[in-house]
Order: sequence, then structure tokens, then C-alpha cells
Amino acid sequence: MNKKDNILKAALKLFVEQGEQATSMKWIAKEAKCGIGTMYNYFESKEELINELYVDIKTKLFKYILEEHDTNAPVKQQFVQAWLKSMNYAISNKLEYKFLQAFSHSPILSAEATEKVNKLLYPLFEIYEKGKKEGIIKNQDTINLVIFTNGAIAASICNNPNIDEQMKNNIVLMAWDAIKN
Amino acid sequence: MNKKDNILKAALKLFVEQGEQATSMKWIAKEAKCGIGTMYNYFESKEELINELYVDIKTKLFKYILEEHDTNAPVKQQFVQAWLKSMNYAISNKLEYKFLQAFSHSPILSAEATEKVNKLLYPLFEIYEKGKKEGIIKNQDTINLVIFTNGAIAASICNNPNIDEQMKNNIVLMAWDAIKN
Amino acid sequence: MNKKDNILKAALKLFVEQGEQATSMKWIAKEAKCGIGTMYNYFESKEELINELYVDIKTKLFKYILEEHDTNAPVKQQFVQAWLKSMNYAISNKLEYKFLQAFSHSPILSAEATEKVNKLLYPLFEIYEKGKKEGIIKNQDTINLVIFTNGAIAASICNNPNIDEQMKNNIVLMAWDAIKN
Amino acid sequence: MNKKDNILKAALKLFVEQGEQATSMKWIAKEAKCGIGTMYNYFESKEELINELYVDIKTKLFKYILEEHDTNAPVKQQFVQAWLKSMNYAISNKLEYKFLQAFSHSPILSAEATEKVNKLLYPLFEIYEKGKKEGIIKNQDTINLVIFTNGAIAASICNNPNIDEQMKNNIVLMAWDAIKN
DNA sequence: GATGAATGAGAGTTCATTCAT
DNA sequence: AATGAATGAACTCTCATTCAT
Repeated sequence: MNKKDNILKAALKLFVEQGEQATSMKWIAKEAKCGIGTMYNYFESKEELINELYVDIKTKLFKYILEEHDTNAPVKQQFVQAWLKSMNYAISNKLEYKFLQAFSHSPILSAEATEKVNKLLYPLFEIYEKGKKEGIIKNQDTINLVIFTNGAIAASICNNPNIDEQMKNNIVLMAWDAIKN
Repeated sequence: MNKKDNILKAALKLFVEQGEQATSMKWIAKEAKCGIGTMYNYFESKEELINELYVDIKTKLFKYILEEHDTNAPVKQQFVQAWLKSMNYAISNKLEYKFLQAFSHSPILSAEATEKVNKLLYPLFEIYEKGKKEGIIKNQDTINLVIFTNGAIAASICNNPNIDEQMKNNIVLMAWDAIKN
Repeated sequence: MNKKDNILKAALKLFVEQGEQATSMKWIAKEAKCGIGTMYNYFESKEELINELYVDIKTKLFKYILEEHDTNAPVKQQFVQAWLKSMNYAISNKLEYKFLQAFSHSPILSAEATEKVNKLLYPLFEIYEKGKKEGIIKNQDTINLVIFTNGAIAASICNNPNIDEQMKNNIVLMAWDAIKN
Repeated sequence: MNKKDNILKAALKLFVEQGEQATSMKWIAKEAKCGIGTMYNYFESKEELINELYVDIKTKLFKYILEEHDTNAPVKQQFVQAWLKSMNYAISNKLEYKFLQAFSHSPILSAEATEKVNKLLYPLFEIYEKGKKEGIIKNQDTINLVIFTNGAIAASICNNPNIDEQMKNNIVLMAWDAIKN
């Protein structure tokens, strides 16, 4: 594993465990087993480090959700599979998911990072759009439907870090019941 | 308005507008039109100030939700009224609601504060319990149902600060559809 | 002596003895027997501290030169007295004078500070102007004449920190011979 | 042009444009189009680089002043020619001259460098010595006379970077009037 | 109780220098 | 000889907290 990844990994761990404010650059360097200065060869500032970490993880999450996603499958199936995958990612990558939660409202996130991250949602939108066209999903603003679903699922995951298969299914189906017509 | 309330109000405003890290005690004192030392007569530390503010606001929110709540009304009606009130509070008290969101995952919150806040949810639990007994709400852990609902609604509110009556109703009904049998 | 003066005095001493770059704020605080933070109650930054010190000292120098200055005396006498006073100040306030020399070309000096300092020269200009009108001083740009005189005298002082009365007179008379017609 | 000269040239440019403190070794390397490590093959440290640059430029200045200098010419003519050449060098090599000014009082200059530079003045001394013997220059310490002249001329040049022929002559003649008997 | 000047630990960051390649 | 990633000491500056008034 290269140095940059070491730094990102160390930062992720410490930010989640202690919060951003309580995690000094010195500590990250120690955890990453490199000098403080080395971090500044890869990131211009602590702020940039956090932003890059955020975009990185969010990108990985959506890459995972959408890989092998079948856009031709029935809408409900697409919906269930995408959100189940989201939950699987959260379970397999707890630090990453907690980080996304903790920083999702952080004022430290730049406009640029936020924009990048928002673009990742677009493919998800299409599932909802298709469902609305077919009349099987409620006819409301897609963005609101997505936010509703994501809010519900993220909260459920965060409060049940060791969720089982049954519960995962229950949650996704509840989310489906919420938006279906 | 007394000094303590002035301080809490000033802190709330600045924390939401600029983030906690960017808000110094000096600045809060200036906004509250009192000396720095005065704040330490009312709060042992910045941390305590944040914790007290959090518990205060969360308590007000639930007090508002549950005042005049009719525990004899039908379950769906109780559900809808409680969550509509929650949204109304969010709309009428934007700073307060944003603050709750921003700090809900904060590592600065003490175990004690978290516990106090969790207790506020209990009355809400009874609506779900009653619904489960009557067979009109899904038979799952009440806490998970509450978390699901709250996650969905909080996310929806945060992304639609100027939500209208229609949308509020839509969201609550989606939340109901999710948990109803 | 108050705290601010202590800080200025400590900074002056250390800047002259070691140079600005080699003098840390920590060291100045130690010399001034105050905390580092205290310095930032009086000066926004190291840069501001230097600028204020520069303007302060230059102002004192010119105040000394021009106090009891007789603008009705013959031009040569005014010239000699003013520059002798300048040299006396340099001798009695060696740290101060060295500081002015060392920082006179420093890029750290703000435009504002430079402007303030330049205004101090105006009364000096009038001696030259009067001499030019009377035809006893060379008819060249006053500013160039002043710069010539000051350059010569400052260099002489800096290289003869323990100059005696005789030498002082010699230098001033040489300066006079340079500009007189 | 070889690497070492490239480095010296780059350093000169950046030191004058931005000040020494604001010019990092990394930046010099970039300007010189070489690696940072390469610089340390030619100079032991930043300090040494500055000292070498200073001695180099001062040496070039005096080499220029004294080349084709006629030690048999009349004293006044020698004086005028030498100092005119000094000013010509300053005008043709503005960066170099500004550098000399900026660092002339710098605590970074080593005793060794200062000594080397002082030796360069010796040939100039002889002009003054000859004049004193002939009774046409004031009978004062030669070193003081040289310092006086140099201080006056350097200050005049620095404040008139685009000086014309007429002004140059005026300044040299003023300098001569100052020291002549 | 009210105040804010004083404090210094600790933050983020820089940069001269080293050394393995 | 040439390179530049790696380093960490040391910098400037912040700010929660204290305490004498």
C-alpha cells in the first residue's frame, strides 16, 4: 500500500473514532507512520485531506452500488438491489460509512466536493424516474424520494451496525413501501 | 430574557451559521453581549455549553411534539400528528433543527446527554407499540421503526427548508406507508 | 512601564541583535516576560508588530529632531542643527537607529507604514526649499538632496557607533558642503 | 550557462523580488530548473548560497568599477569616474544592486564574507589617500570618507532607479564637494 | 455576579535539509 | 552528478480557560 493510501486510511480511522476536531495532523502522521511534512506532499491542507477522503469514499460507495446494476430489471428489483448493496457496503466498511454520515453536513466540505458527490446520485435517480413513468412509484420530486429513502436507510444502518440479512430486507422493503404507489 | 438564555441563543446562532469549530467563546460572548468570564459562571466549559444546548433544544422539540397529544386517538392519526408537529417545529425553528442535525453525530455529546435525549423518544414509542398490538404497524423492533421514520423525515426536512403543507403531508404519509402493515 | 511597551522594547532588542527572521514570537514573549498570547492582544501579527515598531521609532526620531527647531534661523544653522540632532539620537538610541537601518528596505513594511514615515520628512524639506530660494543650496530636487544627505549620514553613523563631537561636526559639514552652492 | 550560475541567477531574482524569507529553496530550484538536491551539490546551505551570491556580486561591481581605472589620472577625475561607474553598474544591474542593498545589513552575512567584501574597497581608498596627500581632499579618516560617499550615492541610486546622465553627474559632484577641501 | 487581560498548550503549516535512487 | 520524496523541528497564531479586579 502506498503512502497516500496509508495517510487516507489513518485519517479515516482517527476522524471516525475521535472526531475531526480532536484529530491533529500530528496524530494522523503517527498513525500513518510518516512525517507530518509528508502529508503535505499529498494534501495541501487538513481541509483538502478531509474533502478528498469524503469524495473518495462516496465514490467507492456508489461504484459498489452500481457495479453490475441491471438497468433493465424491474423497478422494484433495481430499487431493492441498489439499496441492499448500499447497506452491504455500510456493513463491510463501517468506518467509511460512519465517516460519510459524520461529515455529510460538515461545513468543511467544499462546494466542489459537494457537487462531485451529488453527481454520483444521478444513476440512482433513473430508477425512481422509471418507476414514476410506470406508475408504480409515487409521483413526487425524484430528489425528495431519494433523500427520503437514503435518510431512512442511513439512520437505520447507523443505529444497527451489526444488522442481519432479515433486518436488511425489512428495511429495504419498508423503504419501498414508502415510495411505491 | 436572562443572561443564560442570551448566551444559549448566541451560541446556537453562531454554531449553526459557522460551525462549532469556527465559533470561539469570545465570539459567543460578544454576540451575547456579555464578558467571556460571565459564560463560565453558567457553563463549566464550551463542551458543557454545547451539551446543554443540545439537550435543551431536543427537549423543546419533543415537548412541542407531545403537548396536546391525544393518546386515545387512532394510531395513524397519532402518528401523522406527531410527525407533522415535528416538521412544523423544524420549519418554525430552523436554527434549532439544524443544530440538532449538525450535532446528532458529534463526538462532543456526552453519554449523559445522549441518554437524556433518548428518553425523550419513549412517548413516541407507545404510538408504534399500540399500532403493532392492533396489527396495523409492521411487527418489527419499535426502536428500528422510530429510527427509520425519524431518519426519513429529518433528511427530508433538511433538504427542503421551505417545505409547504402539501409536501409535509406527502412525507408523513410516505413514512406511514413504510411502517404500516 | 506597561505591557505593550515591554513587548515593543523586547522585540526591538531581539530584532536588532539577531535579525527578524531569527527572532521568534516565543522568544520576544520570553524577553518581555509575558505569554505569547498576550502579544496578540496588542498586535495582530508579527508583521504588524514590526510595522508599529518602525513607525513608532521613526516618529520619535523626527519628533526629537524637530523639537525646539527654529525655522527662522539661517538655513545653514537649521541644516546643521537638524542633522546633528539626528546623529545625537542615533548615538543615544543605538538599538532604535540600527533597527531603522535594518528595516528601511524590508519588504515587510506596509505601504501604510511607509507613507506615514514619509510624511515625517516634510518639515525637513522646508529647510532645503528655503535654502534653494535663497540661492545657497543647489537647485536640484529637494527629495534627492534629502536622500543624499540622509544616506551619507546614516552610513557614517552606522559605521562609527561611538562617534565623537568632532567627527559629528565633520560629517554634518561635509553633508553641507555637498548640497551648498 | 552552467548549473551553478543558473542557481545563483534564480536565487538573485527571487531574493530581490520577494525577499529572502519568502523565497524557499524549492522555489529557487524550480526557477533554476533543477532539483532541490542539486543545489546542495553546489552550496552547503541556503546561508552559504546567500553569502556566495553577495560576495560574487560585490566582486563583480568592484571589478567593473576598477577595470581600466587610471591610477595616474588627477584625483578628482579618478573619483568621478569610479563613482560614475558604480552608478552605471547599479543602473545596468538593478537586481544585483538591490540585492547588495537589501543584504548589506543582513545578519546572515558571515564574518568571512564581510571581510572579503571590505577588502574590495582598498583600491578605492587609494584615490582618497592620494587626494589627501595632495591637500585637495579633507584630512579625515579615509574609511569614513569612503563610507560617507558610498552611503550618499547608494541611497541616491536606490531612490532613483531610472536616473539620467545629468542626475548622475549632479550626485557625483555633490559627493566630491562633500569631501574636497 | 460580571468582566476581559493574560496565559500557554497545542493547532496547522512550512521549509531547509537529507538520502536512497 | 542529479533528483525530489521524506522528514520533523520550529514557526506563527488561536482560543478555551483562569483569575484579579
